[in-house]
Amino acid sequence: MLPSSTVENYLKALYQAEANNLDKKMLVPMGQLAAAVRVAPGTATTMVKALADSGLVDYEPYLGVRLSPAGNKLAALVLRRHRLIEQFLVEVIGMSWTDVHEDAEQLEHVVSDALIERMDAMLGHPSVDPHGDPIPTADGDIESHDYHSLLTCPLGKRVKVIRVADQEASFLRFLEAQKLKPGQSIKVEARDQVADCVQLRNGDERLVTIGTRAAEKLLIEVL
Amino acid sequence: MLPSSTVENYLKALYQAEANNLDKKMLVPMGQLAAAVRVAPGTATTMVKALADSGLVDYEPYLGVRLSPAGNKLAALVLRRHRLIEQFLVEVIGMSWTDVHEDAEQLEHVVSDALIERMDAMLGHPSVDPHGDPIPTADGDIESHDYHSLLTCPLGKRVKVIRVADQEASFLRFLEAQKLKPGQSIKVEARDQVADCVQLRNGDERLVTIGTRAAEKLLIEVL
DNA sequence: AGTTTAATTTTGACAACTCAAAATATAGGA
DNA sequence: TCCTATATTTTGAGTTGTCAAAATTAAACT
Repeated sequence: MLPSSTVENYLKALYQAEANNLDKKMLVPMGQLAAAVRVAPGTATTMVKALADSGLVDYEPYLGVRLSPAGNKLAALVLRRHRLIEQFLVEVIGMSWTDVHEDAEQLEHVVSDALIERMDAMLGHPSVDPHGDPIPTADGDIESHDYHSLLTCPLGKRVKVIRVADQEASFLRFLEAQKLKPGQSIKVEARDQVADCVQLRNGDERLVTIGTRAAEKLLIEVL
Repeated sequence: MLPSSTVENYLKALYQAEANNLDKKMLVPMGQLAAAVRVAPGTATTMVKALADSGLVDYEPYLGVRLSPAGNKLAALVLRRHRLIEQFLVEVIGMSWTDVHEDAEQLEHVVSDALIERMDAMLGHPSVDPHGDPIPTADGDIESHDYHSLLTCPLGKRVKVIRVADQEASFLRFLEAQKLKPGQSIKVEARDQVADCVQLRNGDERLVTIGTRAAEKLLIEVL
């Protein structure tokens, strides 16, 4: 019984929710999962019980869910397909990195192993996708660095944008226009807690101000 | 309401069944449709009634079904996606033309218009796929030649394989091994009604014998 | 501790597809 | 024409995934 697209989406959402919770081994609350897969709360409960019966998740009623080792591996493979496809759509097909997510979202559930490995080879076994998200191996292993975000990095130092933790096209287009996309070398000039924003010099040394919610999504490496 | 994969598959099966029936405007019997989509007869009846309600087919109880103009266009677009994908998998990804069908079968239901048009452009707007099947335009128009098959073409004349009307991998691999794939220049030496087979010189001038069922699937052009 | 609030689970229902098997219609042969 | 074989349709039921709204539980706040 290979997992349906639906199951794959639940597992993927769980994987990503767990990745955000710095505290590993933490349970993901039902409501959060339901929101992530865009489904009514009761629907998520029903599905999670089925996933638990299949051994893909550990479910603690009223507390939340967590991927089992089996579920974790499956989720990593879905993510592998998703990210390789994104990289492929950008590098081979020539689509914009800002638009590639939706297509990958569909394709990830139907590409065969043969096809995905062929893409991987064509791309030279890339380690990250166009947003800087790491690509799991075919065994489901993933290399996870701990990056600073624009909220936690040192002020005044040159840093490089490594990864964008958001897939929304309009946000990505904003980053592109403001010269803040992955690879760009930038600098944080100031943070203002009260004004809830961050001031920085973009890749063109131009001054740009963005809110903290947005700044949090830009992961960087100090140069 | 964009059509589900299921609906697309029914329409595609109908399209191909109608294409085989030389007599245009002929009804496709339920049993044939059910077999094509690999479903119990009753299931096809139910589905066809729904398709008729959506105006995609004309349904005559006990007699059969036929695509409506709307259904025909939709089916042609599914076929367009399928065939462009096959061509892409062979030309860009480097997969074998013998293996490409299964992947295309899945991908055809999920690729976006933007992606398919990008592929089309990359491929230089091809008119046929790797099996020689014609690729409908984005408007759903299709160019249909009337080819001879190895059963109807003149004996002893040089002919070129143009198209293979079968997608089964093992058959395609056989053609490849016997130098009978599209593009190959061959010659029919003799036909034997009683023995139910056809003798021919393949692309290497070697003598090859195939059954009439197989010969019928090889469409050719007299040189 | 007692009570309001928020999250979660249950319940009953529905939509899309599917099947097996019973009922029915059509077509072909005596 | 009648009867039988074959194809088609109906019927009753199951699966997967979904929702809205009621019932319940846990959390939070006096």
